[in-house]
Amino acid sequence: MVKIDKSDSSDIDSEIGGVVVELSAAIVALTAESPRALLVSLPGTLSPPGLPCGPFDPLRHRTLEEGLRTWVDEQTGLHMGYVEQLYTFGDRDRDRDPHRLADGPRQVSVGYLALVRQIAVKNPNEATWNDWYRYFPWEDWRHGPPSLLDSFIIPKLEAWCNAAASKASKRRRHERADLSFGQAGGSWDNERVLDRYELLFEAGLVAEAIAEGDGELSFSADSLARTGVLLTKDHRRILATAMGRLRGKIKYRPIIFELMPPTFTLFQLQRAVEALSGERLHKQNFRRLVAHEGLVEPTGRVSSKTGGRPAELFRYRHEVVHERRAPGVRFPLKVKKRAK
Amino acid sequence: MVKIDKSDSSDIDSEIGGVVVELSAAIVALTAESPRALLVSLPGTLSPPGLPCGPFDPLRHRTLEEGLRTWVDEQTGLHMGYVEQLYTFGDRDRDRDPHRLADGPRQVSVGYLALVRQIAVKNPNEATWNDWYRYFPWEDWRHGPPSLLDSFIIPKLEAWCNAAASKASKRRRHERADLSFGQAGGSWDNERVLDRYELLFEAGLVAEAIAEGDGELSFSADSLARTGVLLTKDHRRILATAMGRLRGKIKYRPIIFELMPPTFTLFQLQRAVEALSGERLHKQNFRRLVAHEGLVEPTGRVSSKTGGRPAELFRYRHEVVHERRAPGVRFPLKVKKRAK
DNA sequence: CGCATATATGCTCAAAATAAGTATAAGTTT
DNA sequence: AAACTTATACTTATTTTGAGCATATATGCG
Repeated sequence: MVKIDKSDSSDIDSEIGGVVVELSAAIVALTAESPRALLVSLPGTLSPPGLPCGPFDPLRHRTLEEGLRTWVDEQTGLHMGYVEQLYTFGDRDRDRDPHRLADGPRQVSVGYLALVRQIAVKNPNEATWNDWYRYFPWEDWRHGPPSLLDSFIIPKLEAWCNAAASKASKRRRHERADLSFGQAGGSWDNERVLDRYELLFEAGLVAEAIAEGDGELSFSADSLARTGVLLTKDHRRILATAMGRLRGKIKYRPIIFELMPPTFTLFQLQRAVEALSGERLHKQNFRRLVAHEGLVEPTGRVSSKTGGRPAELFRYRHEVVHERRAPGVRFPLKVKKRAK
Repeated sequence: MVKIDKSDSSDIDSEIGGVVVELSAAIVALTAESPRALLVSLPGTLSPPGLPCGPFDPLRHRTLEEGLRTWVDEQTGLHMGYVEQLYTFGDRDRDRDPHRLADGPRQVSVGYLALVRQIAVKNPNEATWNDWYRYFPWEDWRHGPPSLLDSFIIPKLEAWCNAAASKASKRRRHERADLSFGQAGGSWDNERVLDRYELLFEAGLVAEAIAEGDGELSFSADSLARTGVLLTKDHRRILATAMGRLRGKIKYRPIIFELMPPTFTLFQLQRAVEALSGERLHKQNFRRLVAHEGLVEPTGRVSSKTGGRPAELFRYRHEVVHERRAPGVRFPLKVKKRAK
């Protein structure tokens, strides 16, 4: 067990259990059609891959973010541009890597979101870029409502709601499920990624539930493979937090441009927003919102890679930050699509 | 060097410095005209008052939030309703209580925002409610732009910008100051409470700078008293984070009702929003936005405490959470006011 | 009582923003 | 050249806002 060092601050130390602060980064980049997260595998272990991470060491790291950057650099050789803190998790039993021994100091896990443009990584730990919808297949609505919802998630969730012990608990479960998954009149809110993941976790519908050894295990590993790929420890939870935050934040801060090349066409920008938000947007109105509000400016050059009429290339206007209240990419109405 | 764990994490322990995870709560309630934060003083010390707080103990606390609730209950006897995590700070030298010895394990500080209705507290630690604008006098624009800005903050900040060593650093300082304080054409964004506080901290314009013993100390304690009252450790920073979060969140989540009595008039609700946001709003339009969007419903009863025509009493409609996308209190145009 | 004064609430009206689509431009493919 | 692709301009109805005026219903005072 880690003991907290005794030097001073007295009587607390002798009684408090050990804590390790783990720093993890959900590093996101965009390729043409999909948002990707950078994952590393520890060579020679059975553990599933996970986010780049490492313990905070107060002796070496002046700030939490500095510690994170050190670990990421060491594991991937990547220099992160934009970094923002997400959330700090400390739940008992949510910090375990089941392929390791089950004790040791308690982990408090601080998750970060980082955005990068380039994709090249040095590869000491077999870092790879993975479409984030591999881990959250129910979050991609770009081709209509994912069939996984109707064929698996909604019915199983319904069953879980009804399996609650008390009347009151049953009602609470239904309420949460309706809110998160937009059933019962409510509509799908693409920012509630974490709510949905947590609900699936509690209902034993994601593979992490097996690792936890929850009492209510009623699904096979095969069956759980339908709800996406497992990550180590609580890393899928952190990635869910990152997705939700990013989906929310592009609407009022111009952070999407951290992911774009220096120049781009308006349609490329639209595809990027759609990839992150998981929804299709109305093309003409998107262009009106983005162009007429001064978020970008034309460069005069055109790109003829598009296969039709060449599109004008735009660049981000850094000045908007000073001009507008909430300089994000406003979403025009979503375009409706028939089910996939 | 710390190496990534080899299978059972035991070897980390011997090399990593000690960390204490400190949990602190910015507990907010509303009285008629002002938002108040609950502060406690340690009896028999010279330390300034601070937020209710205590170390996270993994042996006793199942989750971080549970640990927080335990400490708050112990120190104030208060039961917190709504609780949300804010941010985790871990900067070296921002965690010190200058009235205690200066070493000991590094503190990582997890801040929370809590909202409560009632005001009564048991008082083992002399808990008191304090108008949060005592600590951030420049944030209250309800009576026009605070004169403190023109008479002190802006000029001193300007001087600090110009005192930067390099040309580039000077430009960066100006840019930050303009953005945070809405100078140079930009407008005041009431959510950037933390940005502004951090800038004042760096510029040595708040009393914490003395405690830190920063190199650039150029102001007397008297002079610094103008920029508000000191709190212990990094608690003013956490309170600033809480203010910013709350100001932002009331716009898209109905959390303001966590602070309201069960029934209230629309004008009381408006005063509450104004108290939190620090701005005056247009009365008729406020009522239209709130009433016509189903956030509240009339009770049929009226209140004649108002001194004019009696106002109808409303109650919050819990159902809106299911109906609307972003069920917060929309702000109508701010009402302009001449300077105080 | 009647009037000044206060607050509450209903209503209007113009301006701006939005959803949804039609029309046209300018390339590539066959 | 015809068919197809994608880009971009423009139209229209509708909704949402900013701003203010008018009316309702209380209180206090001479």
